[in-house]
Amino acid sequence: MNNKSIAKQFKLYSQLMELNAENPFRIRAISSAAFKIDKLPVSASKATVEELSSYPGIGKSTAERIVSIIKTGTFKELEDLKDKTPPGVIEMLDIKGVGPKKIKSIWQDLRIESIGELLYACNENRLKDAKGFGIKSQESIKNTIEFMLENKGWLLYAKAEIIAQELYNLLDKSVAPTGRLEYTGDLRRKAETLCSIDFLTNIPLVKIEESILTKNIPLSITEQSEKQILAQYHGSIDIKIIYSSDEDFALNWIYSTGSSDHLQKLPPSLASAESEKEIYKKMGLAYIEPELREGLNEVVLAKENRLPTLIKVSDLKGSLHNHTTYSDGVHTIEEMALYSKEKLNLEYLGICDHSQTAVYAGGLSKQDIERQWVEIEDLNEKLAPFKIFKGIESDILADGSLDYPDDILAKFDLVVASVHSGLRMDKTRATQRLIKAIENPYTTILGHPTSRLLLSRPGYPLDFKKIIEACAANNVVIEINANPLRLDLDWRWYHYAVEKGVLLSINPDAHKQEGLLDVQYGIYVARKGGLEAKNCLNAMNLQEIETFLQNKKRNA
DNA sequence: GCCGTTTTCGGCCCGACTGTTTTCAGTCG
Repeated sequence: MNNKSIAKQFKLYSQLMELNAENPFRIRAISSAAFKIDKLPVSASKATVEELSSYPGIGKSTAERIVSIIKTGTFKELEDLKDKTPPGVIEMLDIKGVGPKKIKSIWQDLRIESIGELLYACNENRLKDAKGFGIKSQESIKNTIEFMLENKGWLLYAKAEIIAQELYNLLDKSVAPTGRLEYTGDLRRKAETLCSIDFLTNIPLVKIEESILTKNIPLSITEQSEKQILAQYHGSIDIKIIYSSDEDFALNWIYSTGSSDHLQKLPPSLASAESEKEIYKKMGLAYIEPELREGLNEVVLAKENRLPTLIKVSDLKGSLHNHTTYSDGVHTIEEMALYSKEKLNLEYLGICDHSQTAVYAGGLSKQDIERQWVEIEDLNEKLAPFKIFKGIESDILADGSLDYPDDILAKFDLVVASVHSGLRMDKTRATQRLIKAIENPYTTILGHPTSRLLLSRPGYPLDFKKIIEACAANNVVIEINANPLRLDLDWRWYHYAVEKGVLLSINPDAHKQEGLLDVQYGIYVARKGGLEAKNCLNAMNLQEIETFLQNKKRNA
């Protein structure tokens, strides 16, 4: 049990308390405890009640409940509140833009107890008459619910990968030694979100079925033929296991991997061969990496033998845009730096904590920044030749300006400019706002351009061409935020960025040491977008990136 | 519920934005 999932239980507890009208100060205390647990520098599951309650914001009773969660998965008061609240009402907590107070009114005044009923009430124009609601909130709740329903059954790649590995291990152990079991479909193409986890196998499906039934594998089979098994993992996630004969394995791997657009662009009659590479060769094409098989322009490039040499994790020489305890991170600058240097063999690390407007995230005041700079300089002496860059993730304010006066901005090594508020602007205003930030001479990198959260919140609409062109004109790098929830800028735009000469930077936006590993998800989408190391800012070595940053500052 | 004492009870309290109001409540990052 990790700190995040413990914290989630406390967050739920605080929301349920609010739904059930408990004391507001107690609610605040619990919700703040949830936040603190998430930011604990140690694993709560290994700590005692005494250790836990020594952290500020965590008292004896919270510490005891943490221990109870670790032992039993929950605690009594939480279960009591769950019993008092209809499950459909608890589900409503996932609707963005609606909090416990509004849900309480939906539940108790309108007697609505599920998301389905709530959507119906919006369609019937009934919500707008309730106290505290109007036409606009009715419309936005309706849109949000529809977005949620569309995404139901979809998974983030990072989550799918974990499930796929678990199933792979379980299934693999139970099959004949000559058997093959491979990832295929969206998973093999590293799609950022997917609704089915697909495998290809040459093992007769009756054998697979047998092991599912006898070896306690958490799959329930919903459909089975000689060609495929459809099943559900823990009753909710779709799994497909496709059978192929040995001799057609490579051919079927191509068929089951490629998107329909990719397959349509291949020559009509494919012939079987030993390997995928040979099959592509027979078609007169160079081997196309699975990530690229999306039907953009990869088939043309393969024909002309001009496919990109796709970037890989080992090309990355450093990591920019990371947080520390100065704002909302879990680990200190030194801890982040040592992890980067020793565990990841990186040459440099950019520290970009939140800026002053982001009060909720502990944004840095002028004094904090000065303190941080001193600490970074000391560490740079100690850890040389490893280098820590002094950066900031500056909020882009509503009018497009950055969050500090020029004299402070000028002293950073790099500035990541990102939007964290005012997420509901229309396309024209949102685009203008970003362009103003891009034109700021101190902006080095445009951070998570749309602020989308995959499967949870669409980003604001943008004129991407204009944004990319503005970055080209102002020598601004665009972030590929590697957090599996973001993956923003979307990979479908990398071609255009590269064409315009814009560099991309694969940034983990890490809030703790292990967060630095998220770059692998950034690499996956970078490869989907056809990115090469030469198009990536943090594939530069230390000397190259120092020169780049100095030139950028000189021009400012 | 947590904290910190004027040591066992009283005070805690992000700000911008949105949409609802007609001066504010709820939500979010």
